[in-house]
Amino acid sequence: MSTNQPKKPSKSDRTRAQILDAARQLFAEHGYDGASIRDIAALASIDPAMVIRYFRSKDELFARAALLDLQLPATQVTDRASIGDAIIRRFLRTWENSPSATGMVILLRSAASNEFAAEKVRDVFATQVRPVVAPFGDPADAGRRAGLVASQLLGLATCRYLLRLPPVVALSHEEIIRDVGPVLQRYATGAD
Amino acid sequence: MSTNQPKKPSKSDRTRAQILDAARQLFAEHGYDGASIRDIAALASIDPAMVIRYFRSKDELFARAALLDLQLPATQVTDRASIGDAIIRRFLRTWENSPSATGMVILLRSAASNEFAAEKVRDVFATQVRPVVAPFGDPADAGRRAGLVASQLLGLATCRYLLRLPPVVALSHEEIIRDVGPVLQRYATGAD
DNA sequence: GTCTATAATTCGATAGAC
DNA sequence: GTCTATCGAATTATAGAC
Repeated sequence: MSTNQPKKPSKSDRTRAQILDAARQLFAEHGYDGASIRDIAALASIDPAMVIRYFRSKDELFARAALLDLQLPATQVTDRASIGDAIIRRFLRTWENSPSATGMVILLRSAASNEFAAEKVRDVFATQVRPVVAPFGDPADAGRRAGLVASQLLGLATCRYLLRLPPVVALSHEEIIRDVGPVLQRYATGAD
Repeated sequence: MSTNQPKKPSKSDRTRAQILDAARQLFAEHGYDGASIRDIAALASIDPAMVIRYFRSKDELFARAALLDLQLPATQVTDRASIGDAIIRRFLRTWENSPSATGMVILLRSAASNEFAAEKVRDVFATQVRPVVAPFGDPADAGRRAGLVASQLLGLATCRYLLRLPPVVALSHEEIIRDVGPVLQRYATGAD
């Protein structure tokens, strides 16, 4: 019991978790530029200097905050007839359950004016939606089909979680599944 | 011919137009926070102090830059069978022809982390898409139908003009009209 | 009208006492 | 580990010379 236990119970590095929580909240609300280290420190009730001490820079803190818990499990590929339904259900589960939801909001909000975040969004959709959509239509068409799926998913996310357009916020899960599912089905399979 | 002609030919207030052009370009590229008055002045090849002299503040400059030429004429309402097609064609005309296109990109990019811009986007879609969509389905459903249309349109704009997702950028006008038009038709009319 | 100079903030990051 | 104090750079905006 001298120095390291395999399972650190909780040292004063609970501070680290507090900083990360505060950062995730403020990055999600105001984006990368809008959230200052001072604001984050104030929300975490610690000194601004500690933020730099625990994380080397604001960039590193942002990367940790945005990428934490963002490793989304792949959509369960069932059969061709229900791929649209499966995608939209997975979307709702990802975006409406923390902590993945917070990470996605952070990324999408910051992507508008931060190239690092924008590149990460492109990467997420290249690794998450394209492989899911690819097997269900003409392989030569995979890019177009995945792009259309992404446009609808990102549009829904933008309206519902970023801009908070009232009629889109008001949609129930059932309505979204019923209305958007068939569209994704059409886009994913390339049916005309 | 002493002071004012009804039609000012062009005084040194061509400077004003230069500032506005530079502001629109940089706001569109980097958003409100990312574009500084110094950068705008440098691009316009004038002194930063002149920017404040011509426009009272950065906020006022942004408002001018973002709202200029944003008064979109209403979509021509033809008949119920072609409303989806009409909306997507109007969308492409608006977003791919300056100067309206620049104004929309400025607004959408800044809306992610600027509440003024976000409110303006909500306002644009409340006055532009809702009235167009409303007459073509159950009036009690107008909010939901307009919200779904907005989600697809904003998603397409986000992927194509902001994030520049390669497969979405690659889509031709014909492909967009063919693929997205029927989806908007379905959303706008509420057909299941 | 255009510019220099600068005020007044705010930012990220560092140094060093305790 | 935590803090005070501060640096250096960037920002918006103003005052005043020419």
